[in-house]
Amino acid sequence: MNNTDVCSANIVNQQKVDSVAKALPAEAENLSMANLFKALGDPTRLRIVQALALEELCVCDLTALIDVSISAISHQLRLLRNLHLVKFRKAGKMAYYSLDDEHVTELINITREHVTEK
Amino acid sequence: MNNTDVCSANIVNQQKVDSVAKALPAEAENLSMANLFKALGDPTRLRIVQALALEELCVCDLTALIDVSISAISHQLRLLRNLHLVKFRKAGKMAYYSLDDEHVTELINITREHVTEK
DNA sequence: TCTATATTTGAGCAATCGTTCAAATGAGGT
DNA sequence: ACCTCATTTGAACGATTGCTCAAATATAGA
Repeated sequence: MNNTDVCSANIVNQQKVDSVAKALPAEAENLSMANLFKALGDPTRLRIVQALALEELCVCDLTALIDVSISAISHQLRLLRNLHLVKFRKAGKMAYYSLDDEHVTELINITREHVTEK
Repeated sequence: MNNTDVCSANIVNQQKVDSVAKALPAEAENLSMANLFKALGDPTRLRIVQALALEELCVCDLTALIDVSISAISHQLRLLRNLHLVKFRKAGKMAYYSLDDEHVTELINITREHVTEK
């Protein structure tokens, strides 16, 4: 779609738009940020990340903690691994997962405050 | 799906699981948090919120700032309005939108640092 | 080697998402 | 009343998502 012929140029506040455009992150940065938010934007994944922020846990433990199939948990863990939010170590048959990114803890804590106080 | 018959009980670390379960937010809270993250988890919406965090802007201004159709912007604005992240005032034909939630600014700033430093 | 258990993987499916298009609404100007 | 412009809305679409099921790996123990 083309926007150039919409909203007569004199109506848009060009100066404001320019200054905002300069302050906004570039396309790639915007996308990275959105992807991080998106990763936390699913109840199952959010719960996994919060749990792993507290303790190193195996897939089995996570399944006991979140009411969804083992397979579903495993799929989501792979996704979180690919985003480097989560890491794991193998010990025998088990896979122990833990948080690989301390920043998200801060993010989650702020959001929790934000949601509860409203 | 039923998980009770998976992962023999003695393998799961019941004590860890219990303590984590106690610390995790309740279902409803978890869902609210995920919904907030989800709202910011789309490039278009994230850009809108960031722009409005800087300036009050009309739909037209936003369209100039984000390369997507006016209609798409409007749809996303409605969604953000429903989540009370954004508010607007009408002035003649125009609708001026602005941020309705200062907390998200903090959230976004932290995420931006997080993404750029990595 | 055979069996049991923990986890991973891929295919498939219904549901949700983000967008576009076309039409509707609403306010101003003539 | 009519036309124009900014915005909203609803239907429709292709794409993505999150899940389940069934099968595949991988490791430990008998």
